[in-house]
Amino acid sequence: MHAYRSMTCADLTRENVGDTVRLSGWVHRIRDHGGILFIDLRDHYGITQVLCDPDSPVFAEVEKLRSEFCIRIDGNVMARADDLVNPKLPTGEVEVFIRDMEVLGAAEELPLMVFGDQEYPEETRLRYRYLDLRREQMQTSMKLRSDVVASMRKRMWAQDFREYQTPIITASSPEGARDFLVPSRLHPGKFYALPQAPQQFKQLMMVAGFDKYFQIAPCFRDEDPRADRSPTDFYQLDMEMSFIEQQDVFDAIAPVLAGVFEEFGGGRKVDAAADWPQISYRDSALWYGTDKPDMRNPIKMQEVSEHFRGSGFAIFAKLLEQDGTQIRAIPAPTGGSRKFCDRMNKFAQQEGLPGMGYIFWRARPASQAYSVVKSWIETGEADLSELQGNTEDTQNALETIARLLQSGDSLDRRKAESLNELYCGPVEAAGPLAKNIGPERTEAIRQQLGLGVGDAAFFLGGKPSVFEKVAGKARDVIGNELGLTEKDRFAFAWIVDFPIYEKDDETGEIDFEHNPFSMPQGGLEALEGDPLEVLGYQYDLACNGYEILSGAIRNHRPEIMFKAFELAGYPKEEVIKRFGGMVNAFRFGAPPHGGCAAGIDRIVMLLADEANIREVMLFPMNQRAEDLMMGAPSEPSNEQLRELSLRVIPQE
RNA sequence: GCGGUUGUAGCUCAGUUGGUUAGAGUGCCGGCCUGUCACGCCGGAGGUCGCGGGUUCGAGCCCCGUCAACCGCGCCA
Repeated sequence: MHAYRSMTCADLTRENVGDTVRLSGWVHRIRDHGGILFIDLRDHYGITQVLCDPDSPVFAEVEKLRSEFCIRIDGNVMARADDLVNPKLPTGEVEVFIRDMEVLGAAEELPLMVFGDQEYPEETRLRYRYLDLRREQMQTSMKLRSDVVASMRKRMWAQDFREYQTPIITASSPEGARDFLVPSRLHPGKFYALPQAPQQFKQLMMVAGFDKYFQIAPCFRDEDPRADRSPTDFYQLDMEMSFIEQQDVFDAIAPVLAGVFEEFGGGRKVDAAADWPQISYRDSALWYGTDKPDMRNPIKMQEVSEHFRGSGFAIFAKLLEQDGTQIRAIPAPTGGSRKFCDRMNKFAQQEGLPGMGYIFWRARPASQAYSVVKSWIETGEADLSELQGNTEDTQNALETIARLLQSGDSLDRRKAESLNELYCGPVEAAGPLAKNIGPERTEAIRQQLGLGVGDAAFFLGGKPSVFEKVAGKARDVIGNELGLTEKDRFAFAWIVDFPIYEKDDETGEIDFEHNPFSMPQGGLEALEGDPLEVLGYQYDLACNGYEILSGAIRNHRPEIMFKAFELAGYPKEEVIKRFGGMVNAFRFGAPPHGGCAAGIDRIVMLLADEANIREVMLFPMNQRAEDLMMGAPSEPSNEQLRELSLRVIPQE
């Protein structure tokens, strides 16, 4: 018999009754009844109940076992009586009576229980990651991750892409994040860098004529972490292809990703790749307040500046007198209650804004006025004395209507009708904003946004760059709270036409918005005009509010590249110094090419329905980019430093 | 670097208006238990209430500072 096992803890069925088997695994849970002892034995594949009583020669030893001991047992497979079958266990129809037992690895008292679903602080989980990883949820997530990667490989190969490995110790790459540096022993004072992505190598492979490349590539960036961002390192499905245009890249990668989401989405709806909308960066910012919109949320923001210009709402009216300002509305269908509106206003304040104005529309309390005035307009006669308790506004409106009707003009008659709608009609606008700007403007906003009774709209004003991010967040919150955002769905959108350059608000300097190797739309000519107007063949893919892919058609023409860098303040010499390898290559017949890279960690995170990227990584760093389990980073020995000709300057 | 939230037993958490000896569940140790599968029952150990200072007759609770964790901003394809 095999030294450790004849089968796994998931294999036993009724068929095996009577067999003598050998199992190895961990003590998941012990139930000690004095005379009889039940142990759930767990391995990677499943759980089998093993038991023993004083008839077993090893009863005394088995009694000493504790949770998470790693053991090997020999025993007889026995059927369970019908009333003792455990339907929750795939192996629940049988159990194994222990005849022999060997402790393969004893366990001390645990800092973290594998059994059960108690939550633990992340620090504990990361420090004892090997225990955390024994838990069912983690085993499931890591298997999912492995399967996703395998599927990606399979799908890429099926499209005639080949996987190639590129260097890990290399030169600084152009991504724009901080590099991890690796000191060179052979060249004192010089440093390698870990690649932020295989960007330059994959482009060089296109120059080298490989045509279709992909790689499950580790990327290294010295960034501050977020829930959806790993510090230090993460993995991308990196791909590049030659003789293609933007749409060709989409057509190649979209089916791969859609396929992966279909395969591992657990039945959740996946938008068909052919239907993924292409939205310009500019529109995405306007409509969704972000370049990674959650398309499950139907809310689309709109600009409503004109309705506030010169209006009685002084805050917005004044704001609009400044250059570059606008008022934007977030429609909130079904959000029409003061309670909800106040909650959202509070949310905006928490996000650091002074507040978020709102209007909501409700049914006007039953009043006779509407029908009385209606017949008045139609017949020209009415007994207005019946109408009691009119507000001052309504009273004024009635007087205006009377004047309009006197003229007998058909245009005036229509005006009277709309006044009746505004002041007496079934829809009434509420909220401080509506009062300030008056019913006509309020109604115009309602019409533009297509809202009705029971709906609300929120308003943010100022420079879009200042409020856009909060607006986008508010859109998410509104969509979730009102149940407008569809669950159990993966919704995708291509975000295209990114600007190549951005202006630093403080210094006023022009710099690259994305990676500097993208082809500007309009080529060299476009670079002669206003740099901030230049768009690139640059794109992202958003899924459920996460950016899961980013890419570009590359700039393979040296003269365009030098010009592009020049605009961002990098002279030719600097470009040659930093990216000489690639620039040189482009002098020798570079093909047009482009590609993209998809974030594997984020994709798995979405598939596993986790909000934290560390839940789908085996051994992630903590929020301070430390690995407390391995003790990284650590101080080097003096000897190591001497070899590298380095000296550490103590901080403060 | 900045903001928010949290910090009480190994772990998850409760702790009222500031008031005697700080609790529960779980885990751990000991005892009982031959059909459990979140086994059950009895007993026990386990605490610098993150740390430092202040207010007070009295602080887990109030105030100031500080540290740590997470989430976010800055940063970042």
